[in-house]
Amino acid sequence: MAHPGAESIRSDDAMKQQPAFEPVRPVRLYERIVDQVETAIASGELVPGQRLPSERELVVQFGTSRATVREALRVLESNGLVRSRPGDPNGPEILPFTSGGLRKQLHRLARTEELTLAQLLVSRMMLDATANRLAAVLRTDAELAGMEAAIDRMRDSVDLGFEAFSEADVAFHEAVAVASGNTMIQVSNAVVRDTVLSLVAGKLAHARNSKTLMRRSLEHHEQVLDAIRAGDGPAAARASTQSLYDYYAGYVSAAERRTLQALLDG
Amino acid sequence: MAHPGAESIRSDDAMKQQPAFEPVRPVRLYERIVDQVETAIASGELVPGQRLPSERELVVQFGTSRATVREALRVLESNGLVRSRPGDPNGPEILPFTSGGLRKQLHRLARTEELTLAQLLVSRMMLDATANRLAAVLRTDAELAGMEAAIDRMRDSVDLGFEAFSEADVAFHEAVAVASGNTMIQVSNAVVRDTVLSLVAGKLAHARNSKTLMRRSLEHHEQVLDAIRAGDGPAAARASTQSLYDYYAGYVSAAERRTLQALLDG
DNA sequence: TCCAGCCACCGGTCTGACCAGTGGACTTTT
DNA sequence: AAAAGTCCACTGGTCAGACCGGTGGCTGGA
Repeated sequence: MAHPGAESIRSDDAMKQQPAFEPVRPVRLYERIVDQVETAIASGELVPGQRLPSERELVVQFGTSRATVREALRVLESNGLVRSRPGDPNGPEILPFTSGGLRKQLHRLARTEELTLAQLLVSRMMLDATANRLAAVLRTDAELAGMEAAIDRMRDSVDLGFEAFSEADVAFHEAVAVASGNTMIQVSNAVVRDTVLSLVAGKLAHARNSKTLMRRSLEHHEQVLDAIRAGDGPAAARASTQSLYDYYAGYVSAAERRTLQALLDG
Repeated sequence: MAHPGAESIRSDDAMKQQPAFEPVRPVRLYERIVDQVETAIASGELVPGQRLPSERELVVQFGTSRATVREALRVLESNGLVRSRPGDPNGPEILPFTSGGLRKQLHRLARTEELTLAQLLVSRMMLDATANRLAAVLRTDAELAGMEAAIDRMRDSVDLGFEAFSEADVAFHEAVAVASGNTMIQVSNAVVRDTVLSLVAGKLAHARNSKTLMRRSLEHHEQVLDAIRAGDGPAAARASTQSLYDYYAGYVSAAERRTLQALLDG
């Protein structure tokens, strides 16, 4: 069984009485620096746009060597908290929060775990359905116009080839995700979509009947858009789920297809 | 509008013809090392449990100084990909995937209001609904028994206090997530659940009517289990969504509550 | 065969150095 | 006085070499 992320803490054998000791990990110096800076940022003591002292100044403040300070900065940088630029006399910059880190980790999850295409499709259907459901209720007029524009581009792209069509398709789904107002859904959906596309890359483009596929997909998307325009969340969700199923179901086994079908009905 | 993670690539002003230049960021040496190792891990060339050469050996292979190699290792380490232990003659170890990084990023976003409780609840309702829907169809008898055991523990815990109840509650949801057969949903759900709990920590436990809450939650969970046992996915999804709504809706604003309600109907 | 001790090697940290680039201060020009 | 150009202190990126405490495979003795 592979259940990552499900760490069990208590050992279930005989624990006498008092102990409950925790394993102690050696704490490296650079980790303490990272902790201090992270805490300062989390508490608002350091605010995006603000600058950290220069590395050499930090060396003095933390009382370590520059190598140690730099290791800490590299970690903070890779976590998207700060950015260093060579030559900048103002020192490293505190960055505003972005979902970039989330995206990176999700991407790793999607790549590292043995995620089958079917599993990814389930995720995609789930995310898209929810995004549509929310977008139908929450979308602004501007966002609706953006979706309409994307669909227009899809319509124009049917004769331009799969590449352009797919791009407009992605733009539509992205617009819906944004309109859902949910960062988690938006980021997850983007990651999963990317991964799915990379898995079926080529297959769709070289399908014999690709123009037919595109036309049918376009119809489905128009249904979705209509439902969103009408504010009918459940209908939008239903249509989008059906659309994804029709588009991709051919690429999974019969058994997996049955799993996908479980998500279809209302 | 705050939609981080939605980077626009094309500038929409007059681009003459050919260019389409991309901004070039200076690539530090340590980043290239990180890339190489990440790629090797992603491609399966490096497998969890396997060891990296020692730092001094990497210095030779990459043709850089030890400081540079170490910065790369610190980044990889902070991303949960490898672990170095001083004195270990086998070198840094390639780690199996964990959800720790995901959890960290989610917590960070939640702390900075980039991800509100309402948004997390939407995600949770979505994930749980889908997990239940799938579990109703895919669950094995053993998995069903596990769910029943968890519910029994919940029932026994009503009088034992919130802590124990919550633990059994988590166990039930985890069992459902496992039964869904979808790693993505399982991990995401665990992480989101964890974050939600940390946000409402204490509030639930100290609620005046906590025993009433627990009893109602128990009823909801029994409904969910019944639906799963009956193989009725949609009903299980509906019941679980309603359960989460009832449990948490009191902690979000009226406007946000309306968003959550959009997920309730069939 | 098994155990204790050794020692080569590991990672963590430090010191000190060099380089190309940045951007504010300063000077010159308009 | 404002704008343009120049300069240079200081920055981050990288390197070389060193020391330390600790680890674990190897080896020799019981």
